[in-house]
Amino acid sequence: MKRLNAKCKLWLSSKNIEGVFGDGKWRLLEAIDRTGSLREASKSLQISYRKAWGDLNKAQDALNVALVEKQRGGNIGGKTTLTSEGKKWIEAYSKFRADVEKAVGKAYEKRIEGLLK
Amino acid sequence: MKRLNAKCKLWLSSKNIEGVFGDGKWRLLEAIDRTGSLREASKSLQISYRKAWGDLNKAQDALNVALVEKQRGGNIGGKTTLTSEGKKWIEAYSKFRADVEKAVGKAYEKRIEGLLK
DNA sequence: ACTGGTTATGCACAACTCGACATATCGGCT
DNA sequence: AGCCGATATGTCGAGTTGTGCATAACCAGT
Repeated sequence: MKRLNAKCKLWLSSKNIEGVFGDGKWRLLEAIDRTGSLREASKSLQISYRKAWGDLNKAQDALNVALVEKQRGGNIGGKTTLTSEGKKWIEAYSKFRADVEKAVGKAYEKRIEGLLK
Repeated sequence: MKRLNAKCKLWLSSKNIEGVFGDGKWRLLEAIDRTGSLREASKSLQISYRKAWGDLNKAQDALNVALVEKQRGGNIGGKTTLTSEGKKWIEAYSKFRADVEKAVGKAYEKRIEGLLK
């Protein structure tokens, strides 16, 4: 029997909308924080700007929170920066995710590993 | 801010193959145990026989374990029953899943709920 | 004004998944 | 030998999701 590993895709949903927030959007926020730009963030994550833009809006609409402040035009073209709410979400989700990852690892050791002789 | 809930898609992967075992295949095994037939199992889960059959084979191939014993022909056409290994997997995965679900709930309360004023 | 880089947004296209359909095969019973 | 219902498997089409391309709007600086 081969060696396995447990994976877990985590996300939050509201009553009406699936995938309000999850790993992808979390990484996106982090990348925005790091780069100061939605375009640069999408590049660094190797996803299309189109998707990054859509994801960000979806999260904001669904959560009804301003996670970022976007600015068009100007000498540098524009920028996107996190709001304090956005930073809180990164922080909270990061811990949430870490808690779950840890639990998954433990549960795997406890429940599954025994089956793999 | 709206009420959210945390979701978690769990699965096991081997080095080469994604999705070796997960909720879908777990439910499939349970349904097979309950019905004694792959066809009936697929019906009760409202998935196509085609998919059920493919999933089952994929799991067995990837785990390199006989989870079920299939029998073609005969007066009742055929049947599919779990092996003792199959039963062990149901049991183990069920507990694994429950552990993780519980942890997700706790982590959600601890890390996320505070953000939702 | 003009420029350059970014945000904003629609649309057509490719990849992937899954379901529906079509057949073929199998093997106790009658 | 023929039947019947389940397993076995390929194939085509629909729905979903993300990418790529095109284009517009924006605006501090030169």
